[in-house]
Amino acid sequence: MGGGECTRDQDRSTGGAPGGEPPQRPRDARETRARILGAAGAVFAERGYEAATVRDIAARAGVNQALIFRYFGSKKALVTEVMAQDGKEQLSTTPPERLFETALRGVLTEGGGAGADRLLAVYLRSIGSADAAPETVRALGEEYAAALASLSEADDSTLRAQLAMAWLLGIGLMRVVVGQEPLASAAPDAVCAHVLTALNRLLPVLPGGEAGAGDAGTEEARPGVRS
Amino acid sequence: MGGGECTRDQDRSTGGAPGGEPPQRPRDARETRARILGAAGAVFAERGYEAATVRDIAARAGVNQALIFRYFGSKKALVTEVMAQDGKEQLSTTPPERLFETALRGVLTEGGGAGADRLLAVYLRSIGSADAAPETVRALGEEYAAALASLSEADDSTLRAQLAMAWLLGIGLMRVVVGQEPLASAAPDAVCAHVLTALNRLLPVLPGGEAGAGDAGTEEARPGVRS
DNA sequence: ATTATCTATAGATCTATAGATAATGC
DNA sequence: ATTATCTATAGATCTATAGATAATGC
Repeated sequence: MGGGECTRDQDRSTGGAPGGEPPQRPRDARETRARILGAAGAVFAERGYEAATVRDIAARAGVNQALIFRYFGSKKALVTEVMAQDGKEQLSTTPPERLFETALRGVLTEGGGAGADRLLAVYLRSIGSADAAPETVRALGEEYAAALASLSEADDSTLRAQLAMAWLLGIGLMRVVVGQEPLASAAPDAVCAHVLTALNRLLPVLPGGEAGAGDAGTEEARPGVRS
Repeated sequence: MGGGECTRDQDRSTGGAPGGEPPQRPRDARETRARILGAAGAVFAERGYEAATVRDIAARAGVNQALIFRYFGSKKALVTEVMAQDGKEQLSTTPPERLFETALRGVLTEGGGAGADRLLAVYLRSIGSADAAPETVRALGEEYAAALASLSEADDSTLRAQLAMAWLLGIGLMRVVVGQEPLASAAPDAVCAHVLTALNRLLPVLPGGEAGAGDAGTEEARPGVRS
């Protein structure tokens, strides 16, 4: 039957100088909840929904595994909250006309691990998992597409917007998840320039649209906006 | 103390007319192996690497679950063989200049479930799984990109080719895995036209490149080659 | 006799829960 | 007294293997 073998749930700082940081934090439900949410975002982004275990998340948050269920109910509810939070943050803080390039640069710079790019990593690594809140994922994607589509007047503007977002996802897939070279370590500006130039025909309203006004230069694309 | 509870591994045709097809096939190692491989491709494509269980695969193949390990050694080896087989098939039967559009149309038409589009479904649904033969996945992707890049003379032709493939993957993701509307049920010709037109600036050698030779019409893109 | 197939189960997870313990607030 | 946290484990998988059984080929 089930073997109880909990060696350690939190490391309690047995590392460098003894007595460095207090391993016993004051009890605070709100902070614990926040710690779990933060750790969950990181672990889900690194490993994807299925491979990330609640024990991993608890260990990174420095809390007991049972607290995850106390505060969130289930693993699925946890990932749903992570994605919804990160998504709403980006959607509310970024104006539609900058949404695409901001998201693209988020994928390209990576590393930082802020809220927004983390969302995409979670999304990408969890997309194959049937349990990973597919409705949340779809709803979020539709909100992004709707924001982008609001910029265009073409009658198939939503389709165009979704195609642009599909490219974003695909680039993230190749770069972050698969790590395919040379794309994985290509200069963000170079990738951004290629993509915005090509998309100029699909969504002329995006920045970078004024690139080749007179001559449709395939080679000369300006290196995008430096963030 | 695992519970042995094998109810039924193969259905043995208890369905319509009694004695329809012989439930007891003649023993044939090669055919059994082939049946497993076919069933594995289908189940991996439907559910992805992690969610697909060897029992599912055995049930669909109509064989005992233990035979999978006898013939392939491990689940990982099985998915590796599925992907490698499907990939080599497409790479060897499709000339480089038709590779992109063929793959794109494969994603867009779906349903058929032939060898090539199945590969992409397996790829997409399994990409988040660390165990799902990441080396095979990467190697296969690099072969595709190399084939595409051989068409271009730009010094960053491989990067351009990978960006094009990234779009392909992203469209597959949105359409096949996420099922986002309106992209999921958009007409293949319309999607194909948008994509090939936009990519005209990135990889001018692709078909559809001659679209807007004089005027760069954003709206009028010819509906691609009908397969 | 050889080899394909099946039975039974080991062994290793993982999510989730019930109930005990210990820190807080009054 | 209340509430945050921890212990222990139920219950449900899943991959993989060892060894038994039954169909083939000589």
